[in-house]
Amino acid sequence: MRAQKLQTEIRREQIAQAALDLIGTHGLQALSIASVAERVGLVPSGIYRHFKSKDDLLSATLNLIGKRLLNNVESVRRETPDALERLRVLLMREIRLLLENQAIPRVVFSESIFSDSVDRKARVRAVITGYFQEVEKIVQEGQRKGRLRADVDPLTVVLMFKGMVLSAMVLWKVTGGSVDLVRQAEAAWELFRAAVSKAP
Amino acid sequence: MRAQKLQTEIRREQIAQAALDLIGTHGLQALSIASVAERVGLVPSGIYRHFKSKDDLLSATLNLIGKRLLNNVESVRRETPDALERLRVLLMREIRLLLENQAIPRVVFSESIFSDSVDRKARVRAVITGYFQEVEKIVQEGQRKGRLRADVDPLTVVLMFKGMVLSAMVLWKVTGGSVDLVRQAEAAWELFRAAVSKAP
DNA sequence: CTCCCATGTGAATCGTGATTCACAATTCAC
DNA sequence: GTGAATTGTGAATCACGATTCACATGGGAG
Repeated sequence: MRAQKLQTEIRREQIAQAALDLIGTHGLQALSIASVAERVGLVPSGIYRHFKSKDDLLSATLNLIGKRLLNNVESVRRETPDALERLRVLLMREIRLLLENQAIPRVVFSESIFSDSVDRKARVRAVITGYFQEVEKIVQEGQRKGRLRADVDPLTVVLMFKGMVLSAMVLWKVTGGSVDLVRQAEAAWELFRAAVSKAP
Repeated sequence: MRAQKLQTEIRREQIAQAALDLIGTHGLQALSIASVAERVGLVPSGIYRHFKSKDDLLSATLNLIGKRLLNNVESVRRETPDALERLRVLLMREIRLLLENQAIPRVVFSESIFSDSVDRKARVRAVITGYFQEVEKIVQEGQRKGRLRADVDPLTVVLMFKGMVLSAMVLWKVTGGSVDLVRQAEAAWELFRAAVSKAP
């Protein structure tokens, strides 16, 4: 059975998405050109019509991730002007994003994707630091407007914030998904809020 | 040049340690039987005198990690009876442990080691949950003795605690080590303490 | 309608890394 | 000191996965 012919732009997106899905379900190790090809209904060599190499494909996948993360922050920023509320919504949305795309933590933590090409290593950094900085901006604004404690380094607040998400993910992975992440996040949020919000 | 003949118990430990080091410096992906062999001064096939397979070796490495993590908690527990102080010391010691053994986060987060054999997957879980539970015990004791807020789920406190370490590690990796982790940890600790300690 | 180019296919190549095996050297019990 | 067991070696073997290539085909421009 021959696969339908598609324009390379469409195929590229389709293939990158397939890779993302596969990483999410089976992990980065298990990601082979063959598996990706099968998922989009192509033959392995067909992938090379659209990507120069596996490395190239991974870069595209990484871009996809970066786009989604930043989308998240941006939309939260649009939804509410209040820093505390922004963070709360962001937390919940992030938990959801990571649950749906388990590939994200895998890629971010994977040292394979991290150490392979110098180029991609730099891009991983760019994606993550970019994301950190966006959150940091929210914190800074909140401090300026007197909504958050101003006597702490914004970066520290960001770390604490990301920490909630990260450790929740670890717990999730380790328990095989038998924790109610949303509930945990809500509980953690209360602690976080107590720590960083401006005492009235 | 022929390698000195050593008893298999000694070799096993030596080899597992070499693997741990290599994972720390070059990542799990780069870990080959050949590289481990070279590091201990053996020839690749020599490894198989002491381990049934690469998988077997990874399991041993994992055990090493588990032992070190638990050691950490235990010694902290012996050093001071105060929950808050225990957590503070544990935080600092953990940062140091992870800095020295970068292999630990790599192994813990790696889905390769995670998804390969069912057996090892279970052991990873055991190691991590075991560790979580130890910290959780400390928190519970602190709550009982009125040192920590008792109106929060201990697990939530643990997650927050681990979160500090995790996100600090991410920052560290991403910035290529150009942050003062200890200083960040201290700052984060202040926030954490504010959130969880019992209001007088 | 037809030609050309982009896209898809299947077979072959190629390197890598784990694993095995027959043989060598070393150690230890006796 | 000698022999068996243990440990180390080097040369295969083996599987797997990425990549290439010559060929097939479909779809759109003219």
